[in-house]
Amino acid sequence: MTTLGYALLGLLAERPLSGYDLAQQMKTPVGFFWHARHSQIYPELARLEADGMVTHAVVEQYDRPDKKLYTITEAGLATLKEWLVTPTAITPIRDELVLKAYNLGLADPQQAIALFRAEELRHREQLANYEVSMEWCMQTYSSEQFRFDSPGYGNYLTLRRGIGYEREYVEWCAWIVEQLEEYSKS
Amino acid sequence: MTTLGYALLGLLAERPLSGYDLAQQMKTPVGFFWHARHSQIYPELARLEADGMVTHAVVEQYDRPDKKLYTITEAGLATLKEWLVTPTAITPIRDELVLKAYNLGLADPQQAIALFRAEELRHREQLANYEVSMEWCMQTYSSEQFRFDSPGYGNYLTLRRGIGYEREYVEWCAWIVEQLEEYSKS
DNA sequence: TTATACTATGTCAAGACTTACATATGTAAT
DNA sequence: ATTACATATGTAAGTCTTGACATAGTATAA
Repeated sequence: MTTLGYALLGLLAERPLSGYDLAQQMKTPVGFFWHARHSQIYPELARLEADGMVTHAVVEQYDRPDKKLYTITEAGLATLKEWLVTPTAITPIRDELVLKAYNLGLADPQQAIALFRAEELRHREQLANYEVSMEWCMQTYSSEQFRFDSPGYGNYLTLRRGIGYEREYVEWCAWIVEQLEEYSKS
Repeated sequence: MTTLGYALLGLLAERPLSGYDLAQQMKTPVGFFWHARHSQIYPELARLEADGMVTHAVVEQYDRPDKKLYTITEAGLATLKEWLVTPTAITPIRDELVLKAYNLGLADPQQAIALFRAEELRHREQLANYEVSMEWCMQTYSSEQFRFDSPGYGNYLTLRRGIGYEREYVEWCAWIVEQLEEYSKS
């Protein structure tokens, strides 16, 4: 089982989805922490089915092309639950911008400022997106009791992480821009 | 040019290093944001040399095996500087733990608590490491003026990012544990 | 009717990355 | 002596991932 396999099982644990649906999910908060293209998803679904983790049924549609709806099996759910509480191997971070920051002394200050201002803006926008989603998430569940076993709670936990991550990222970019401005003045 | 290529050029821009040295650097703050094994580094150095980005000289050593010292060329430095201020393609994040959080409602609360407590501890330790490095970094440069063109400033910028990242990560884990505890009490 | 876009499913080649294999020198401890 | 460890440099097999190629049904608007 690959991590992508678990990611797909996790999404299918909520409700049956097609490969196309799963690819769309990659644009939502979940996907922001584990992205995959459809070219990786379709083969992975085939593998999951071969391993008995999911089954599929062809659904005929009249307003659009037919699709294969994938459903998680008992075995798939058991495998997912087991993985869920297994100690995670450290996932190494890869961030090209930090790499650029490392050698920023070699760059032209004005260009460096432009770069980090642009990055700050990008992450500010992503942060705003998350905050809107979070708002929407809270309103949906404001009346009922909203707990770990509620559907959509996973999104809430994920969003909280995304917001924290982006908030910190924005601050870091702004901090670098500040220093670059001071440096280029002197 | 791959990102790893730029990462190696970035390290070589400070001083000549061997492939082994570069692999060791991957354990320092820089490496935390772009890791690579020696099996990837050696071929990449060969590629960089073929592209005229670096040259190497064999250095004989009597207390240990001989080594190849790689030095960045003018062309390499120019390429690095150009890359430095080029808009970065978003680097997608991959974090298995966030994926697990997404489906945490399916897990046994006690096991989930244990998992996130362990993760919190791990990131708390990483945070402490960074803070020690930062302390060391600040002391080294406390007397002189410490600016973008100072050697070691890149480490400072990188460390600041690492500290922010880990601090936020620890908070997120603690927040999840808190909620899990409340949930399992009820 | 033509173009554009969205839905839907796949394959393939190339590159990135990991794990394991492979070799060799020198130091320090048992 | 032998073992273990750090230094030092590589290769090879296999997996993960991306980007491009490929096909096809339906809807909407110009």
